[in-house]
Amino acid sequence: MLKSQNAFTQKLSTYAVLSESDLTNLAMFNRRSRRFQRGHEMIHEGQRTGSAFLLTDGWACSYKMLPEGDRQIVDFQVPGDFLGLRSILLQTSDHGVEALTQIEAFEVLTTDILDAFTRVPRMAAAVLWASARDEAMVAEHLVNIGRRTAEQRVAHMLLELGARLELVGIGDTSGYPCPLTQYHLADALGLSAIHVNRVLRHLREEGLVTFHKGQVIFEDRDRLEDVASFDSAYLAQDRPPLR
Amino acid sequence: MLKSQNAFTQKLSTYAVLSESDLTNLAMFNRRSRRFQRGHEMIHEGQRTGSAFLLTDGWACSYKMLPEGDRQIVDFQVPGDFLGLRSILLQTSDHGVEALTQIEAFEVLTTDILDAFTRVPRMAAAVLWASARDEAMVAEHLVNIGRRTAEQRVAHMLLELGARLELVGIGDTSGYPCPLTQYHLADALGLSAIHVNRVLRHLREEGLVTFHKGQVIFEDRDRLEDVASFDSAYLAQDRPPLR
DNA sequence: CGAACCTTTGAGCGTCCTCAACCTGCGTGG
DNA sequence: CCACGCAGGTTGAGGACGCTCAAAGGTTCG
Repeated sequence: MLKSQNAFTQKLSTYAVLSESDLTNLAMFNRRSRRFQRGHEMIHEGQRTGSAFLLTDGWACSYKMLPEGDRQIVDFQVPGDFLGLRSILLQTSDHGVEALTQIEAFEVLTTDILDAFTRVPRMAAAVLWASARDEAMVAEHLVNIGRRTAEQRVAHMLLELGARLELVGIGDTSGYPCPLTQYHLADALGLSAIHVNRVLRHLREEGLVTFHKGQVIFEDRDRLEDVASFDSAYLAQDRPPLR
Repeated sequence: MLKSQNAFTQKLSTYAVLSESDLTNLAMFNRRSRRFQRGHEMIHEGQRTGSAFLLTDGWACSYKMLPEGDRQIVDFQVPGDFLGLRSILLQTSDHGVEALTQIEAFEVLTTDILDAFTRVPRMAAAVLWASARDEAMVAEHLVNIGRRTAEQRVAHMLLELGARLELVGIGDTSGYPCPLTQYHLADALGLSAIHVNRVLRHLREEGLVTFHKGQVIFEDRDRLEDVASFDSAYLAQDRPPLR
């Protein structure tokens, strides 16, 4: 469904009901579908950005680098997620975004988005809501890193990704395809890749979840959620605030 | 200045230029000034919220609780900051907000904010921008906790708060009044209060900064910024994206 | 077939935690 | 007016969690 030509308006529709005239207005957007290769740096940290993206296929991650060369991944983006929304609002991006797989995305120009706020006020609310959800996820990551053990962090992240993918029809309760490496998990969770490896082994030995060959498989989801004290409320995608 | 009756419109003006008619529209808002006592829980986690606040005096913090009773402070709010903006967008708050001092704040009703998006489109952009800045700060906290040592974290937090307060005319380059306890710092930085204490002692002994009796004093700000690899770019409050 | 990337395992160590105790300042009530 | 309680700060001792360094096996892709 997300691959359809109007993925953009469809995405916005999940956040706010758009009228016929809203849609006409949005149709004036300069949008183009773009592809990126795995490893491509789609948005550069510290650089002015002229466009955001709506991911239609593939995975990306947003991250910040430290002077010592360490990396902190702030969030992963999966199909249906916006990408670089914050960058265009702040004008220069405070983070980088890298394609983790081959990617298909709609490019949306900053100028169009800002203009649309005056022409399609409901769209502002929709974008704002998307932005609020992003922030909620980052806040949950903060809790994850700040107050949970390595095992809980890994479990929580695997569950979050599963829940988010399920919302867009990828994977199911038993698992999902996952292109991340243990290094990615480490950079997202504030751990070393080596320790992530040990934790994954332990989770596997406990019969909770396996992370292997690009596939996450939940062996015992209930117990895993228990270990991670996972509550998917912060991912809520329903009940938009505007009619 | 923030204590003036129109602190709300003044705040919005820092994000977008508002016309005369914009201001007339905003004047229709149901706003009222409210006071809260230290320790009061202004917004409850998991509860539907009908209003947000603009802090005009005092400090607050937004946080999330874990089932084990641990707390993760997501951000501190100082005068001039919005409070609960994300809560009203998501309808039910994913975090709690507590008054750390006696507080004065303008209450803004959710319905007014959402209505205003259609009547004053520029306001949507302004709110969105404020929200993006919030998210940028949370992301920086994530980096702080995820990839920096305890000493760097403490140094970074003290510098961030100083920079933010300076933007609203509180304190100066040499220091600022700070009502936080070491427990607050610990909960914000993912550390134990005891370790925060040791780190503060070390920073003091190194002649970098002192944290004592509600006062933060920078003894050697340059070296402190160096230790924390602090770069205030993410706090940028200038250059709003809309004329 | 080699090279790059990813995963796995071991050993040793350091940061930061927990538990425990004591101190200080301050507000409250007997 | 002093006694007490309590919040916040300080210090010590011991231990655990997660890191670094090191090395080797597995996979994938040009």
